[in-house]
Amino acid sequence: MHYDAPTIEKKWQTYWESHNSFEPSDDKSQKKKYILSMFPYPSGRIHMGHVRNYTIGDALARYARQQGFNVLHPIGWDSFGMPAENAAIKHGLHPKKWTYENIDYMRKELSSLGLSFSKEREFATSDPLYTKFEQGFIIDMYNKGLLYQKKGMLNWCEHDQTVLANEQVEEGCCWRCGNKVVQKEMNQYYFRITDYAQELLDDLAKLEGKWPKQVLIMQENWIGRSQGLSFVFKLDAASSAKCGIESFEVFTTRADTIYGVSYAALSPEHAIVDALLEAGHIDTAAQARIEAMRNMASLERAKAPKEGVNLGIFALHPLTGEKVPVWIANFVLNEYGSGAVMAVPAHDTRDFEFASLYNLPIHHVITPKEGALDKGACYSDDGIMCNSAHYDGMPNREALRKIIGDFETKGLGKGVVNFRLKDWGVSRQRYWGAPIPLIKCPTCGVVPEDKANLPVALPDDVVITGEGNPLDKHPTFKQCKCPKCGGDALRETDTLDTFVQSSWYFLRYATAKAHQQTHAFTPEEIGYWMGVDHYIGGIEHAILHLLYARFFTKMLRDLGYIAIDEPFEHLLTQGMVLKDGAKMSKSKGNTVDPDAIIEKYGADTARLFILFAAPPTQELEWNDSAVEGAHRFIKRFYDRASNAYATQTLPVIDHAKLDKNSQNARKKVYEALKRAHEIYAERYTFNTLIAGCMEALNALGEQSNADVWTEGYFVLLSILEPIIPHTAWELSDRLFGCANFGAISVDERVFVASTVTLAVTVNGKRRAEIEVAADTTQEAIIAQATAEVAAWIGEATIKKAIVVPQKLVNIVVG
RNA sequence: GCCCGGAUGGCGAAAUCGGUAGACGCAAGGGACUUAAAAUCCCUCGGUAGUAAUACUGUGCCGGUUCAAUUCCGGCUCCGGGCACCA
Repeated sequence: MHYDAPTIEKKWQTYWESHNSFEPSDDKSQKKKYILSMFPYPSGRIHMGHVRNYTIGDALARYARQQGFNVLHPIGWDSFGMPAENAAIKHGLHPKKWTYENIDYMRKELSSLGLSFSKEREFATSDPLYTKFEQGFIIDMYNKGLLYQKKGMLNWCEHDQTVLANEQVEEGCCWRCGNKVVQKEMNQYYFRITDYAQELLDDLAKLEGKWPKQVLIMQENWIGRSQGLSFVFKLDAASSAKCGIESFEVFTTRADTIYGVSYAALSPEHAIVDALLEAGHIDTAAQARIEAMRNMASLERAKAPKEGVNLGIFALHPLTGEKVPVWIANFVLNEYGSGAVMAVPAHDTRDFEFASLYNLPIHHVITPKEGALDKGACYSDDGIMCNSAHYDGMPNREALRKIIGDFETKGLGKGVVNFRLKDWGVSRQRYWGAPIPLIKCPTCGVVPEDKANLPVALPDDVVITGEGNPLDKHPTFKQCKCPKCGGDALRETDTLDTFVQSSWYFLRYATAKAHQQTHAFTPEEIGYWMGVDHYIGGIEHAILHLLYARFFTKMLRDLGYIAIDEPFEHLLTQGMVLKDGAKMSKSKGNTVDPDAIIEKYGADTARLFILFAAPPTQELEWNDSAVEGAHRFIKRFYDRASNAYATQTLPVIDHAKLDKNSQNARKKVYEALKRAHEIYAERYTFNTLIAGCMEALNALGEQSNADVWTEGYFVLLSILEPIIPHTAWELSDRLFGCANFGAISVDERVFVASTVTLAVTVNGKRRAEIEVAADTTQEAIIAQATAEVAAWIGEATIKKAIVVPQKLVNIVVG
């Protein structure tokens, strides 16, 4: 039989489409699975990363259907964002037109992969309806104090009068005009995610074993809870006279090293620095260096070498009263803690590096439990206290608790919990996003828009140039009436970060057509479909998107919309698709176009290759000739189907009466089925499942029993349907009327063997192999193994023998 | 810089709980079929030595634990992801 991929694939895609084969049932008494691949940004064309993401999700969805679940497997579009505006700047296209044309094109591309999506729930996040519900949440958040305004630092291009994303800053310069980018302080809106820091941290425990461990660790570190001491450094009289400030606060997790403080370090943005600058106590050279530090973006600053400025002022050590110099250090972050630290170079690597650079004193106050202290190095491990007054001799962990307690008793400071997590800045000074539904009224202040007026829609008549803020420049968008007093007011022109839309789209999918116009979602539908049973996406989303989505879920719960704590039950993080060892990208010119592959070989080949080439979590190296190999397997598999006969039921086979090759073939077939159940339960290593199917097909080819062939196809087609659905439906329809698409149980009898082959090793080196009856005693096995490897034992004495059942015998000689 | 991963033949990989390293596939070489080619089928295939049987060696590097280490521990090297306005 000739394998005609285009005809077969077209046929079944049409069939699935016309039969609405993948719409979930409204019957909420059925057991459900919600399978979701992260939705795409409509960039224009799909890439191999998408093919991988959606093929994995589709395989899980199709398997779940075979197991009898009511499956929700939706798709949508993360359609707000910068690329649409970039296209507008570059090609003069309207972001809306560009975006929706891309969606139409990409929808066609995705459907050519034979993905089993529910169509009814598809939406784009730039749809006004979606914006309407989102703005409703934002108003609730504002009313609850979860959305607030404060000043923040932004990349600013003076020439284009615009805020730049980190991505738009190229080597410190504006991507469009090349002008030097500066840090500008602006008023912005923030979500109070830090209110949820503790819960976001605590609930990671609920995800253990269900999310990849490294993602949980990354989130834990990102939230960065630390317990420590907050205390105040008083400036000495001369210093406070200089700047007009009497003291500053510091936070430390290492209060045990308090006697080792040899200087204090402030962030370049610290208020004391401002005061000294203003009072003219900083010379011009130092001013320039401070300016440079301040204008460096945070990531750039983190990579920069350590640098400081001696401020020429002194703080008083809270316990000893000793004068310590106060410096600016570029590694002290203004957003973390209080923007100032006590520096203990003897026991902190960064402080040590800084002190070495500027010849600042180093006082050791902890000594290792064993061995001598190296005075020329930094010792950051635990040890015993020394040079620390009455704390000397204590283990440092104990001293840490004691010192915090003593600070509290004396009223010098207090034990506090600090988080690294910052509030989520959501303001964007851009056009193609959801407008923040707030109004600035000259008499009433900031007032939320009336919910009845939602959505606050984007005007179509804008010209995107890359200069300034399009909504701010728009002639009428801003003009509005205050919902409270009815007077003239101005609309907020900032739009929301696109991470906001991707923080609740998975909830929106739960809403069936009947409720879509009237509700963001309903409690019944959320209750039935959430959480997402399997969420599949790139590892690059391990922190931001997943943390924001977790936060938004908890926040909507507290607003009374839903009753769940965590959105994603199981998470599968896929690796990137590479070509020639590098990430596929247009600039490198190493892309492979999925459309071209589908046209040449068919969707099933593309799907098979992408699942076979590597386990999902690993990076995947694209290889053209391996794609040919995948195609050959499908052709071979399709061709050999002529060995099976048509039937509606699994053939009944008397295993004992079969010859060895037929028995082996059955064993391989059921091994593959067993493996399928295992990998869908937790491992998702489709590559080994496909290898198992290949082995089974090879083994079937070694024998000629028609019943065994038929049984083999009945089982293998069921296993392969999630992977190569078009081919599987074509053959299953012809042979079995698709009766094999369901849960098939493993025939364990094929695994029963009368003999076992054991490897024999001498001191761990494999020397021989023996075959023994399955019920042979350990003593007899050792005797036989010893005899078999007598040549390697020679004159040596046998010290012991270890038998690993079903595997090997190790003879230890001395 | 900080946090998190990864490294196994010529290549993608497998080895699920510490137990025979390299399953499965690709590439390559040889052969069958064919007038020929394509397609298909069969065989070989980590390295070194050897006609071979076989021996030694081998999972990024250095060291450790163990009867036994790709797997566990300590120390490195290189590559990748994230670092809050790319999504």
